[in-house]
Amino acid sequence: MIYCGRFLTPRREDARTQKTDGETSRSGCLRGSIPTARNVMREYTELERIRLEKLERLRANGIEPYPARVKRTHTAAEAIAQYSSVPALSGEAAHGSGPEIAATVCGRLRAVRTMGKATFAHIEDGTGRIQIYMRADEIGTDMLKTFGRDFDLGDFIQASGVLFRTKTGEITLRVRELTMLAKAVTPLPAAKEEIVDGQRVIHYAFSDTEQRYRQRYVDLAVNPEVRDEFRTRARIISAFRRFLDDRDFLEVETPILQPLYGGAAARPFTTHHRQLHQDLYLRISFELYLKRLLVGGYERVYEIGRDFRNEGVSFKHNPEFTMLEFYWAYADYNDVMNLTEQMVTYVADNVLGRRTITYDGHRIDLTPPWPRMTVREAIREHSGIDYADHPTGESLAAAMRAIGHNPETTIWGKLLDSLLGTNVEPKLIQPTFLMDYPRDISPLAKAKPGDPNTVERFEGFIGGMEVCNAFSELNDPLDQEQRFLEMGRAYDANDEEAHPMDEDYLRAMRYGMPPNGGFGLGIDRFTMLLTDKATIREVVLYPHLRKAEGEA
RNA sequence: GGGCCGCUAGCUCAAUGGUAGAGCAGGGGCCUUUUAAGCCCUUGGUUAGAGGUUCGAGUCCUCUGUGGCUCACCA
Repeated sequence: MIYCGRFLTPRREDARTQKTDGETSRSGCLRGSIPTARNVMREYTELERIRLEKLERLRANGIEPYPARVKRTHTAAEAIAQYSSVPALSGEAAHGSGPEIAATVCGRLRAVRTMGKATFAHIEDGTGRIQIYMRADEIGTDMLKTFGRDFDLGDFIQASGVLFRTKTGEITLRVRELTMLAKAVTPLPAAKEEIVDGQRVIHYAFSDTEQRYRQRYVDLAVNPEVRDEFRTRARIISAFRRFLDDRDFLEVETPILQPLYGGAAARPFTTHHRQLHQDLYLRISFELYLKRLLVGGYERVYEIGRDFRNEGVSFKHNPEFTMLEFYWAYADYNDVMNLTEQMVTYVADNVLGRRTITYDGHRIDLTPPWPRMTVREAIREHSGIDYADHPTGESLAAAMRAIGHNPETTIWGKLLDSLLGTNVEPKLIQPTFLMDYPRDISPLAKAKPGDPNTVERFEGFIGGMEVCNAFSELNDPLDQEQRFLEMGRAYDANDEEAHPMDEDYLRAMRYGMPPNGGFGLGIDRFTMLLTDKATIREVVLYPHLRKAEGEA
């Protein structure tokens, strides 16, 4: 199999020539270079060559395999719906009678059952499948022969005719005219399916994980349930948007290319602007840009978009992921917690129509209120360590070693994160808010009144995953500057996770920032929960993969 | 980076160290209400690659490649 890319010539003679010249396809694809139409040749498989012959035969018979015009009158669903109002007749003479409803449907040919001088087939469009029926005495012997010989599973076709009900009761299009819309050169993986007791049973499914992600279009084409999952994802995003819009939050867009990254503890991707001779970072969060807008006078802003973090990949980490953040003036983290409960149940109600979900075998109830406990209590409960007894990194590391951890750092905040991640997070299956985080790991959150070492921050956990993170935002410019300095000292000078000093952000805050509550939620992880997917790759259309064989 | 598992026909999968197979897809036939249509015939393989052990390797060993899971890393 050659992965070099696009073809230059569809002629089978040429394809054969290429094959004997074994070097052509490989050497045309220079290692380290991006393939272009110039340096790439294509090698066809035997199945593809057979289809290319059919394509040429169609052309030779005056049938354009890629016509420019389409004339659809009904989707599959519309055709079926319209004919459903025609009462089903019973008795031997029933099938074939009834009113004539003309329809032209388009779609991909998914199943063919040839019976000599008649053929049944199913075509599938974006709304579903519809059966078509062709008789030699109606569309002509030649056309039926052409269909049988030169049309293949996977081709897009257009069928015009009248609707009727077969003797088994299936609404079917009796075809008078058949048009090729787009010949498929490469066969789709052969998957068959049947309905048994209302359940779809799939035979010979296309199931190789890597191929499914790498060629998502094939995955989508042959696995309709995958199409459904991404529709669900879209509905989740639109429900979040609707919820916030309805509450007067303004949707905004902030820079993805940033001269300075911030708002989270993560390594960034670096890029470069050629003309300006300027290094730029892909954003790791929207936070600092969104809060600047509160200085500008907007009271409620939100953004849904992509963050990029140059970290490891795992079942819950993709290098780029979709984040929702909002900032709400004159609110604090208690208000945000309440709004979070409302928002999550709103999305569940609107997308699923229920508030209980099943995730990884667990039955999870999203109905508010969710239990709220402090981070200190949670860590004490799940690890036996009270971090108040261990004010230094050395002391905390020692306590963690005593319970089986093997910490590689003595940075107190990192240790605490690790403790949370391994001992607490996996246990939080039912929705839970952990609140009141140590100031050390929360440089952008406001301290709790009367407790300068603790900040008003919470994270929401569902299904053992951190789903959201929020706080009463720090709006004291002098305190903020101090926090940046502390972070700079706490981390190694070369540690890219340390928050860089963002002078412009401090300047903005010095102009006056209203007190506000901020919030961030990982859309991908939330979608995993609502669709019961064990890995983020199932809810990202094109997840990051290692480079494929043969690619540079 | 470590550990575990995998890589056999286009797809899904078989094959005690002893002739590389099946279903579907593909090709050729038959069949005018089928629906995983059916029936007959049939093409298709450097078993990821290289080396080794053996009379004999898909199978055992080594190395390489590649992917998945997992640990580490990572809000």
